[in-house]
Amino acid sequence: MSVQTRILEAAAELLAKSVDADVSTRSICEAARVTAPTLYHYFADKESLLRAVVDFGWAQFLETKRVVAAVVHEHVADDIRAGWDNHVEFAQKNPNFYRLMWSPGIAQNSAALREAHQMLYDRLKLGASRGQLKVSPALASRTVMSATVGAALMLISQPERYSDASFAKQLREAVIASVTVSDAAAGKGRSRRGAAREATIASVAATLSGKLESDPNPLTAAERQLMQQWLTTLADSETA
Amino acid sequence: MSVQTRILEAAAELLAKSVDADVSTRSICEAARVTAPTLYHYFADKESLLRAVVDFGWAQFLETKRVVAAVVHEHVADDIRAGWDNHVEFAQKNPNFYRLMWSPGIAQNSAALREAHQMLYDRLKLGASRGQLKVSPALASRTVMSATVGAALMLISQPERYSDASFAKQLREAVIASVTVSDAAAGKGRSRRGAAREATIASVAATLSGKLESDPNPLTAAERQLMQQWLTTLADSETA
DNA sequence: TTGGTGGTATAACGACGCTATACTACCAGC
DNA sequence: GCTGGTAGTATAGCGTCGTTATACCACCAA
Repeated sequence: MSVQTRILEAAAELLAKSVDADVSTRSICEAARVTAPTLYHYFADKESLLRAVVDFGWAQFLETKRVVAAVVHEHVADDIRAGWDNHVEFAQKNPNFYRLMWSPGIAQNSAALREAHQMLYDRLKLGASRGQLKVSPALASRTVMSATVGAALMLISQPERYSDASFAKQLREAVIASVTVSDAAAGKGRSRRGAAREATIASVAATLSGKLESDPNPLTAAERQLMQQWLTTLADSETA
Repeated sequence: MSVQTRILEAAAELLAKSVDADVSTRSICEAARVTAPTLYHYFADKESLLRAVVDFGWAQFLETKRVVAAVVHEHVADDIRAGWDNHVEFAQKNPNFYRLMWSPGIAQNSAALREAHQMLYDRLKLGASRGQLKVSPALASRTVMSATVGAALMLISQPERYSDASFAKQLREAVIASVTVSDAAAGKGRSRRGAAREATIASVAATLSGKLESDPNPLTAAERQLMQQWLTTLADSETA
């Protein structure tokens, strides 16, 4: 393992463990069994080291997702869902890396962000060529990406308020609905509608649970419970 | 002007001018014509000072918006639009403040964020009581807020790619469409609350009936029938 | 006058990012 | 085998940072 890689991995490990998303160059040197001049021989300064660490972590994550990422879905909406879920999963597994992505100086030049955006854009362009987008790929990618980032950031920055991920699904489907044409309109039949139907039913269930708790309510508690149960059954059947 | 305010304003000014969204306590002390122990007499540490600065800036911004913010629109969608635009405007006018809001340690306890969320939630709750929401205020507020934050962050962190704000409008309207009922559906006479619940249940029934007729279907015919019946009961109870 | 309290100044501590300087290991060409 | 150059490392230290121990001063109550 090269010295450079050792520094990179030491920094990544310390960063992941850090509580305040910050690491000292001294502790990195110590962990990598290297002295300061060596670190600065390989990296211009702390900022570019951290940027390299973030890109390194992102690349590693993508590596584990390569098979998943290579799949091109029949409908671009499912590409968006897959990309969204990957993005959010990375953020939740690497909160410090993710927060760092949005620090001034990092966000401007992060290869990870550029790559994430490029991957999304390419998929959307493909979807557009199939007539599955109702706005330009450029507009759609910015819309999807900004919503993804917002959801991911909320999940990791305000876990106490945003622990329930239902809002993320609500937002994801809202964005998808606003930039893609529906399956029906695209004339694609119903084979690929699973995820969309799941989300729809989930939102129906959420809506109902809210409404059903209000009073006066014409249904008994038992009826409400059974109804919720069936909704869950429906939702589950969609994912199978 | 009290010493505390002087420190706060000096810090705010330096922070606004800073390129990397960071300020040294020394420069703050110098600008406020105060020595270090004085600063630490009023603020526990640098982090709580910065948090106070951010909250101070947010409060000042809200002050200038007080008249605008006090307006309650006829439809909650317009409340969402107004809040969204205010939020994004603040971020663009105070990018360093805004970035700071999402630093670890600040985001957790920022009164500004809590207040922004509370304001949004109150409006949505009001809208819900008028039957203008199709999801719970809690879910809607999280959805709207996360999208707002995502848009604002993109605008200030990636200005070269996200300079055109059309994506922000696209996202804003996508979110509004996903959490509110349209004007047409909401304003059909009757008691406002009743009409809204009726509309909600009607849309639920329509959605479900679509789903329920598709095959394969995990629910039995009897279950489907009972469920439809309950939905009808719910709908009827609204008109009574 | 005394004692306490709130606010300020002097001076410094330890940790930080970073670097000037010099040394070693190694490989090229003679 | 010697020489010169380059890549990589070590020693030691610079200046800055956040923070604080200590002490002084102004003021007010008893």
